[in-house]
Amino acid sequence: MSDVARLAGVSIKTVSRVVNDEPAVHPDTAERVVAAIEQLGFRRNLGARNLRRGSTTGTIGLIVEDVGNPFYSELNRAVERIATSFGRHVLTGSSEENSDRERELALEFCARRVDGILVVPAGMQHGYLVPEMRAGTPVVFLDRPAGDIVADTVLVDNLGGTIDAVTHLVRHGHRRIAFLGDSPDIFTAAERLRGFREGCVRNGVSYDESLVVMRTPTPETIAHAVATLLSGPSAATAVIAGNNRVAVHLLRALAHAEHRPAMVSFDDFELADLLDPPVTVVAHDVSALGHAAAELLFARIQGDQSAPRKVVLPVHLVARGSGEVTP
Amino acid sequence: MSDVARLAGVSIKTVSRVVNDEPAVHPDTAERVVAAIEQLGFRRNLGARNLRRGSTTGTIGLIVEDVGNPFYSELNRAVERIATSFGRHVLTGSSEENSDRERELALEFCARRVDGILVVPAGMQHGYLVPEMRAGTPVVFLDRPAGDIVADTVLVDNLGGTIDAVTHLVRHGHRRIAFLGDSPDIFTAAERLRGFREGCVRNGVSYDESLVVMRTPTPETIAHAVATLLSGPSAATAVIAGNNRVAVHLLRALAHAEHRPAMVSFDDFELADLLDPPVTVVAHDVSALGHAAAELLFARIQGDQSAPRKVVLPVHLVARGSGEVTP
DNA sequence: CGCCACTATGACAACGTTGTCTCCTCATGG
DNA sequence: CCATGAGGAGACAACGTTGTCATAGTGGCG
Repeated sequence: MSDVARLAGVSIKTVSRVVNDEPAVHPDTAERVVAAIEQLGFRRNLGARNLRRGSTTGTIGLIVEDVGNPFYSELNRAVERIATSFGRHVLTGSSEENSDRERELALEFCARRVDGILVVPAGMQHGYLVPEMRAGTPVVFLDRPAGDIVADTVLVDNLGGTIDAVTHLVRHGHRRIAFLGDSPDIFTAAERLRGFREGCVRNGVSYDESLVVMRTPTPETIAHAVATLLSGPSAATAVIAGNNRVAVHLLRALAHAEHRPAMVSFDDFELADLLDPPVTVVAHDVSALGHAAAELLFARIQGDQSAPRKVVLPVHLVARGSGEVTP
Repeated sequence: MSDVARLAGVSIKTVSRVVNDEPAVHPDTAERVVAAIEQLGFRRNLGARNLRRGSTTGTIGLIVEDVGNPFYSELNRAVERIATSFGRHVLTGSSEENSDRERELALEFCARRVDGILVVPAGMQHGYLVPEMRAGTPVVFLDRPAGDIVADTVLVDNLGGTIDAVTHLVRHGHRRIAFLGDSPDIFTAAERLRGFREGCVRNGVSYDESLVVMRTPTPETIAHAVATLLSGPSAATAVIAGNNRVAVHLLRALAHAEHRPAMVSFDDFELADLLDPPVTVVAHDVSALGHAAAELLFARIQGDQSAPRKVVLPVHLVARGSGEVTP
C-alpha cells in the first residue's frame, strides 16, 4: 500500500480511501491511485484489514467426516449456498471419523477466527469447545448431537425412519429382517439400531440380535455379514441397510446372488431408482439439513442469544419395489 | 493476550513465548501463564500472527464448478488429503460454471492471501490472474486449461478416451453412434466431441452431426435428445454420454424403454457396475487428478520456479457389458 | 572481588490496514 | 476583507502478534 502511495504521490491513507470507495477523494487523485494500484498489482490484505477493523473474517468452518462422501458433499453444497447468501466463505475439513482430528480442526478454525462452526461430530466429548463458544464463536452440530455439552443441534429422525422401514417390510410379509449398520459408536448408527428394535417390537416381530451386524462398512465386513445372515435355510428374507455406504456395499455383495432379498436403505443415493429392482429408501433431505444448520448458525452469528435449539427433520420412506419382494 | 499477561503477572511477550513453546521461560512462570490462558480461554489470533511474521496463511483455495457434484467432491477430498499432509487447509468455492463467480472467488482468495489456488476454470479468460501470479500466488488449473494465459495445468486425456469409446462400440458392430455432451463452451465437452469425431474417422464410420447433441444436461434436454436420436427406425444403436451427469440423466430417460441401446459413459460413477446391464465407462482417476494438481501447487508454493507444466493423465475404458449390446 | 556468561524477562517496533483527528486550501457570503 | 465552512488530504495510533534488542539477576571462575 505504501508503494502505491509513493507511486501515486499521495499518502497511504488516501490509498486506503480509494480502495474502500470512501467519498471525499478528488477524482483526479483517485484516478492516479487506481492507476498505481493497477500498475503494481496491489490487492489489499484482508487479514490486516480484519485485524484493524475488528471485523469478522467472513469465513465459517465446516467439519464433516469425509468431504468426498456424496452425503457430505451435498451437505457442503447446501451450507455453501447459505454462506454465500450471507457473503461468507466456507473452510472445510474432513475429520475422518476421528475425534482428535475433529478437535484439531475445530480449534484451528477458532484460531483463524472463523465466524462460526458447523460440525458433524466424530467424537462424544465437546467440552473443548466450551471456551470457544463462550468467547463468541457459535457452533452448530448437525446430523449428530454434541457429546457432553448443550448446543444447537440439527438432526434427522433416525428413530422414526427406521421404525417406518421395519413397518414397511413387515407389511410386505417379512418376519426375519436383518439390520446392517455402521459402527455403534456413531450416533446415527446407534439411533437407527434403536429404531430397528423399536420397529420390531411395535410390529410384533421378535427382535433377533443374531440378525444384527454393526460394523464400519467395507466390502469385506458387508460380504461377511451377507454370508452369515442372508444365506442358508435360516436366512433373513429382508435387510435394512443402516446408511448409504452400507447399502452400496450390500448391493455389490449381492450382485451375483440369484435372488436379492427385500431391502430398505436408510439414506437415499443416486441411481437407487434405476437398479433392478429399484431400492426402497428412507430418504431425508440432506440439503435441508445443511440449510437448517447454516441458517441457525448465521442467526447466532448475527446475535441470536436464545436458548440452544434442537431441530429434528422428518424423513420419509420412498417405496420403490425392493421392499415389496415377497418373502 | 494482554489480559493473560496481566492475570499471570508477566509481560505480553512472555505469554507469546509460552504460546510458541519458546525455550528460556522459567517453568513456574510458564505454569502461571498456562493457567491464565486456560482460565481466560485465550486462543492466539492466527491472522495477527501471520501478519506479523509475514508467514503464509496455511490455506489453499479450491474453485470447482459444484462441490456437491460427486466428481468434484472426490477431487476436493484428494486435494484436502495432500493439503493436510502439507499442514494446510482448504477453502472451497463453487463457481457454478459462471466465470464471474470464478473470478470473484479467485480474487477473494487472493485478498485472503491463500498460499495458492487450484481452479477448475469456468471461464476462458484468466488475464485477471496474471497480477496475482506475478505477486507470488501460484495457480494450477485442473480438468480444464487456462483460457488465455500460460499456467500449470493438469488434464485428463479427453480426446484419447473418447476415441477409445468409439472404437469399442465399433468393434461391437455399431455404425450409428450418438454423442450426448455437455455445453460445447466447456473445454472437456468440446474436447470429447473432438474425440468422438476423430474416433469416427479413424474407425471408418461417417461422422453424422445429426447424431450429436451438446447441451447442459437436465432431465428435459436429455429426454429430448433420447426422443430425437434414440428412437424410430433411424435411431442410433449406441450412445456415448459425455460426462457423468449426462450418463445419469440418460439412464433415467431410458429406464422405461424396452431396450437400452449400447452405451459408454465418459466418467465412471458409483453403481455403474450394478446396473442392468452394467455401464461401460471411460474411467479416469479423479483422485489422481486432485493429487497431481495439489502436488504441483505445493511444489510451486515451496519455490519451484521451473516453466509451467502441462500434465495429461491417462484414462482407461472399463468394459462392463453395456457397450457390447448387439446392434 | 570483579568479570563474564547465561537465564529469564520486558520494552518497543513492526506487520498492513483503517478510524480519528488535524490541517490546509479555497470559495462563499456578510 | 475576514469569518465560516466544506472538501480534500495527511499524521498518528491501534488491531494482536512476534522479532530484536536491552536489562536485571545469578552463579562460576580467576
